[in-house]
Amino acid sequence: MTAANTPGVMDPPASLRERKKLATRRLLRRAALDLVAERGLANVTVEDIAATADVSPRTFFNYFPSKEAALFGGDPDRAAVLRDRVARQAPGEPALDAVREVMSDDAEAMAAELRALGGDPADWLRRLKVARADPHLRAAQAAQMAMIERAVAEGLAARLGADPETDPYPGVLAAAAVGVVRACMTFWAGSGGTVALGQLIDLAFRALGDGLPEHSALRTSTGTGRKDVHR
Amino acid sequence: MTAANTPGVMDPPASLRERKKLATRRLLRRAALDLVAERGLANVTVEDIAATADVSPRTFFNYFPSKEAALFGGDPDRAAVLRDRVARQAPGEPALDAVREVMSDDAEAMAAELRALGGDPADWLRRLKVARADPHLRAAQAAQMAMIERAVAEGLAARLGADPETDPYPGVLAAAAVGVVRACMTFWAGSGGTVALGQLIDLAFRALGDGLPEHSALRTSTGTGRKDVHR
DNA sequence: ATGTAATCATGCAGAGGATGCAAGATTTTA
DNA sequence: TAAAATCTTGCATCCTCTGCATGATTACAT
Repeated sequence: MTAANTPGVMDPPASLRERKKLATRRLLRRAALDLVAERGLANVTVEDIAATADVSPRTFFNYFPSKEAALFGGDPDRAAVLRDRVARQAPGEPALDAVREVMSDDAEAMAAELRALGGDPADWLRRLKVARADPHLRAAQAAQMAMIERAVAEGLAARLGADPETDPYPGVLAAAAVGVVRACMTFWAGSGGTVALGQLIDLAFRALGDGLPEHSALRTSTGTGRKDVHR
Repeated sequence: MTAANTPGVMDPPASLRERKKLATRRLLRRAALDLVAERGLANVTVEDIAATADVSPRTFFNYFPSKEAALFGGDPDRAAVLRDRVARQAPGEPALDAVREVMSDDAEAMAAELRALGGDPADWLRRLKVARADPHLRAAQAAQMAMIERAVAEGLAARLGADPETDPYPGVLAAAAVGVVRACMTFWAGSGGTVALGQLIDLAFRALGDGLPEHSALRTSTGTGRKDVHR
């Protein structure tokens, strides 16, 4: 897969205005991650984030609808892209495989976005590990994922030709898949980025497809221990 | 299973103070459900809810930490109970079965709590169906479920003797299971309570255990169509 | 190059969510 | 019945988030 058709990896915009917008967007996100990592979400105000990024507090809300969105939120139209990809990815293949491919790409795109912020990604992840226990943070991430889950559910419904109103299957499948991805990302962040996220997600989806075997489902597959997930 | 050891179904407290507290708690919850159902979450303030329940706005926050908690929040110690039950339920059985039993009971307890509010539960569910599309509401429910998912993950880790820091499996299993239950509850609420929630959850877990078959996993099992889920 | 249109940053005002504190009312207990 | 514990309430306060107007910046067409 080349960079041209890799979703989430966007080429630098030619326009000056677009470049500036992307710059302040990353400044704000970086500021938010930095401050939350060292103080915790509750002790960081939007005013703090804006001041660190050298913009007015009002401008912050021109870029993110909420404080939490600066931490977790991706592109505004991310949901629509996911829905369409889930609906059309690899027609003929099992739905679970299609979702796995799309979500795996999406997770990698997220990691790439983090990498684009400039500093050492592992550095943030290590510091965020402290704040990770905050229930409010967990709730915020879950809320963000709810949007994605809805998009995936709609995409699945379209793919399977099902009516979400009368058929619970698309919703159930989407919930399981997105939940698994989120758990993998949480584990990945908790490990400080020392595990291969894509590989972990693949293993988790294999476990899903195999019926969630009793324990050690994420260890076997290739070798003996769970080291096959670590780099 | 008798009422004595059925969690979530608590006997009426003897104390006058406890009875009053439970009464206003239900009054507040009912008021919140009523108002949100007819106006939408964005057009209902805490002041409105408090006024409808005939208490001061400040008192509302003595019962619920947030507006959304009045809609979805259960007992404050619900998470701890779930964690312990998941850890100890049916030792020897597969973890997925244990989670299914615990979550099924929990869902039924939630439905029972709704029934205890006094009016017709199907009535609220029918009206809530309109508000169900609100992204903010979905996010709030996901945030609530994040707490439960964490509790289930901890219970699973204890049950399987796994370390959540180095083993992603408990988190992944909990995310899939809780996500599936939430999807079932959403579908159940969307149907206006016209489907058997416990049966739907059982079917969904069977699909999980069978590896999420390609479509129609929630139809087969017993008969031909998906009618076996409807009452 | 210059004027015009589109877009963006900012300040201001304001509604609403949420918490801490203290005083008064109610229930429990001795 | 008095004291202790607990609950309700009002008040002050901080924070999140939105709408609106204004000036600044960028884009575009002539």
